[in-house]
Amino acid sequence: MQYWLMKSEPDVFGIDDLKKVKTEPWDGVRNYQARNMMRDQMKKGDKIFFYHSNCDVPGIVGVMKVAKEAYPDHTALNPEGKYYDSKSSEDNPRWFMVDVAFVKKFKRTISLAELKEQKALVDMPLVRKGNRLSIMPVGESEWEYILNML
DNA sequence: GCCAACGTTGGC
DNA sequence: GCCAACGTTGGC
Repeated sequence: MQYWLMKSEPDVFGIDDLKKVKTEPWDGVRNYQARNMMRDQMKKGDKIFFYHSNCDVPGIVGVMKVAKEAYPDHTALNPEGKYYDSKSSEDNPRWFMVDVAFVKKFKRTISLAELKEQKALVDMPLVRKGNRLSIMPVGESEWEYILNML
């Protein structure tokens, strides 16, 4: 079992949206590092922190899990869509996605500011300056530590 | 293969 | 809205 963190802008798709729909294809990832993690490492049942970015209080808001392992992100094939990539094709898909399922929403947001204060978490890419990775692995000890902050 | 220009992310 | 950090693109 591995642990992850995935970012999303709540204005676009937040934890409440996921709670409503239960499962959701995590489409639109257009970063190779993030793609590789989804395609090569994420396994069904892996747990994921849901992180809200670009909002009033950025931070971790809940937990989800991998419901379906990586498959081609078809939004790359739609010329009308905002995730279109002309270099991707049906035969040779460039981008992949996983399906995620809602697990729980925390009673409160564990804010980025709070996470940054934790000495135990200084090695997390999340709290490092300039980090732009939208999907990142979380160590088991970090996972437990963060849950204990609730 | 280098690197400048440009676009995007995301905190503040 | 600003801007730092970083990834991607494209000329050479």
